[in-house]
Amino acid sequence: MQFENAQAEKKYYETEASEADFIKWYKSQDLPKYETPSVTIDNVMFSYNREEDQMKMLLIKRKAHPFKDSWALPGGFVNPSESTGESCLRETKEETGVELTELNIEQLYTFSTPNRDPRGWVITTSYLAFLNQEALTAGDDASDVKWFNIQLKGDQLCLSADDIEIQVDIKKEEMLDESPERLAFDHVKIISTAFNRIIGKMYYQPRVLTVLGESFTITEARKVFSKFLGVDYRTIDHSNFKKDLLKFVKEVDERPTGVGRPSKFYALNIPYLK
Amino acid sequence: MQFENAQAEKKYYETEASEADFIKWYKSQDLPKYETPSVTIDNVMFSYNREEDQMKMLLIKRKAHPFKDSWALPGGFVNPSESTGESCLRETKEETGVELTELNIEQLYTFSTPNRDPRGWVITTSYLAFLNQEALTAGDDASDVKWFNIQLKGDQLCLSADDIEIQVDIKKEEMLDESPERLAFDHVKIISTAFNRIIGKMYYQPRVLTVLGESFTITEARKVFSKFLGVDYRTIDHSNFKKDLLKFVKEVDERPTGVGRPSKFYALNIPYLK
DNA sequence: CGAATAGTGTCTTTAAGACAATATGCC
DNA sequence: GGCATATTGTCTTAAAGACACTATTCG
Repeated sequence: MQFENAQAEKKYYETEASEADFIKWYKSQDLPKYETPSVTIDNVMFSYNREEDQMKMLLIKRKAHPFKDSWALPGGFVNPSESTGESCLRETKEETGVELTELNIEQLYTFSTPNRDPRGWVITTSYLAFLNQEALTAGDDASDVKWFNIQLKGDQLCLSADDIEIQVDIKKEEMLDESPERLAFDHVKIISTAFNRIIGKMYYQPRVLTVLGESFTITEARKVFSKFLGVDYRTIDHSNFKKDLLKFVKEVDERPTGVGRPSKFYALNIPYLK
Repeated sequence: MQFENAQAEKKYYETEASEADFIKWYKSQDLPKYETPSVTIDNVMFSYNREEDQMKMLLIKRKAHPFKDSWALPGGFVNPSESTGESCLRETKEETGVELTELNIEQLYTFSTPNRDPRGWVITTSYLAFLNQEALTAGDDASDVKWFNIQLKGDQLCLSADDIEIQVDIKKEEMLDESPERLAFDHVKIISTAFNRIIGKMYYQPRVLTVLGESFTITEARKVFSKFLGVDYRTIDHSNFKKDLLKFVKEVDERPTGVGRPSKFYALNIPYLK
């Protein structure tokens, strides 16, 4: 990282000033600034509804230009006092009321193509966020907030809510032309990247399972995995799946009732998510 | 992504203006701006010297405050007309004279902890860059540019050049106290992240092999891998290693002379690096 | 030919996957 | 008991790893 402000700095460092003195001096200067971009975060937020056995992703309908009436990922500006990760946690709280920790989120990728926002220079760092509940505060008046059911068939992702359908090819990173709904900005790319990341990492760092909250059964984990593999969960062999998963979880005692043999409960081993 | 500038925008979108009209109007406004950070890229650049059988990483000695006399990763400001990836390629060219492509680089992580730069708000997106030659233009007068030999023993990374030694624990992401040299900013974290990423991905996306240029032998690939595994390359079984590697490479005809049976040459299959 | 190095083949061990058998709780 | 569901165990198949053998070139 270089941050040479040419003349002024150079003159200064040639004196044998201390670091502290330098900073004090530096901040007192009103140095000519480089042009700087707006920096935002975009959240690819997931939740899982046990009753419906549905994996869901949050999108917001834009009521303002640009991309008026298109669907967009929730997000917002990064504040000078916070890291992008903290920004992601704050936005999630504001948007859904859910308080997450660093274990529930993962930095995805930073998108910075010039003109990705028609209004000007905006760089965004995207995050995966896994909520342990399908919670939602009322959308503000500028937006229409919806949890979309996700369904994968091969490389094709279908997002649906009520009568709305959005279809994406997550390898080509583009929408299928059929769907009348649009995605704003480069959010097709972000969403595609998100799914590819989750699919690629779930067998060695299954952070996606934090959608199941504190504890869960093997079968629930199978169901979550099946959503990203695009298969029925029963095609994932319980016995073999458990062998794999045991590397990442520990048994916790908790045995609720229900039909059939009660299942054991497991919790994720924190160290594997770091 | 939200970019609500409150009143002004709201008033406008309520009219039924087109998107193009909106942008024209928007740019004509001199809207109050949020505070924006400087955005930089930092490069973790690697090269491999066949003669010495040495993997190398580039560091620059800072001659100015802050972190005067510490070693830092090469990098620089992102321009409004370029993505961070393009910025990385440009900086690499400026710093070393080597012209890379997107296949040689990989976005690593975006670091944004407040106060990571004592001068103010600076966010950096870090990149891995694999040069196919140990090239270097003369360092400018503000810097002392050196290729450090890298050596791993377990989690301990040792960077050495001439009589200089820098030791890092790449799991704890901190320097060992012994070494008198310092690393600037949060570059210990960036470097640690870089090694962990390379190690984690080399068996399923061995982009690191682009340090070997257009074509290479199995043994050369073993040598490169061994540097990141912290072992002698002869402990990596040639036969088994080849079985793995064949998934990612194709044979090219080229057979130079030398002692021993001449080895076949291979080139990376581009699709695996995308 | 012998040393050096690369390539190929085989055997063993381990992990992955398919499938069957057993266990538990509710009705 | 019968059904539903979960757990456990076994057998088969495929991948990973260790190791031995063959091939090619140079001096």
